[in-house]
Amino acid sequence: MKYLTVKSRLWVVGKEGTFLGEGRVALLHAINRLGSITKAAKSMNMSYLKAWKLVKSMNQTSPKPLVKKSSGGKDGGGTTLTEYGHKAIKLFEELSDKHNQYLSQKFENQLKELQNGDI
Amino acid sequence: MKYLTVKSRLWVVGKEGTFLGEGRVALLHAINRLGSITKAAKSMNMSYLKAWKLVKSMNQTSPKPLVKKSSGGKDGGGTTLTEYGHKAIKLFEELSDKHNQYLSQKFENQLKELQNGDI
DNA sequence: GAACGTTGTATTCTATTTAATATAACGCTC
DNA sequence: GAGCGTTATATTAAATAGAATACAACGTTC
Repeated sequence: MKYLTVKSRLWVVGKEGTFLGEGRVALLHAINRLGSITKAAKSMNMSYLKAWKLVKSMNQTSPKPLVKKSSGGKDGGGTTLTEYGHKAIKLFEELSDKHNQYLSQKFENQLKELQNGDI
Repeated sequence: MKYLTVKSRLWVVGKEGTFLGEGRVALLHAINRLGSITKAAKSMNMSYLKAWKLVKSMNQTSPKPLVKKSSGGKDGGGTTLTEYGHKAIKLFEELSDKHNQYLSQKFENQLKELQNGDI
């Protein structure tokens, strides 16, 4: 019976702190789907303030803007992903998938020894 | 100029929560070096309570005891690592090293694209 | 120019986490 | 059995993080 597993979190940092991580990418997805930071935050049960700070942080660290924001206008404004934003998401998810594959196949055998007390 | 890097944290979980992580292994090292939870905690600027809870948590999740504790006696007692504790540390650090090597060689090229805005 | 829903920002309140303090129990030494 | 330094545990204080609230600014629509 297997009960020990390896877990890991992966994130990308720039010189001013975290750039992309699992939560940040989830937020970008929600913004893309819903068209505004407000709606995206609600959909994730996150405060607008927190979401807004995350977006600000990402844009400050990013070499190119990830989103395009506007206030005022037709429906009050909104936020959409730039082309670069879409590609950053895609790349992060590729990294993340590869990483998970690596973890599961790499460490399973060694953990077995540990959990059975064989060593 | 390179400024985007990947970071990651790795930890081992059992069915009752975290078993081993970077901080826990550092604590085990300090206990091994200094012979007591009290001294180990001080050396890491950690409260005794926190260190004690970490040790308790590790022992609960571990298939075999990682440490041997005694109170009273010659020097008041102390805590030392079991043979299994030593080996668990070693295994975790092997996992961790391999993992770091993997990260640095695997993701460098892809991050270059991202940070230069090439995509 | 009034209404709308958004972004942007400050402030206050609450909850959670972490640290500090105190005290009992242990068992060897003297 | 008094003294020692440790483990073990409860209680309280402080610090940090997070949520809630409020409101100005924006620019299209009508």
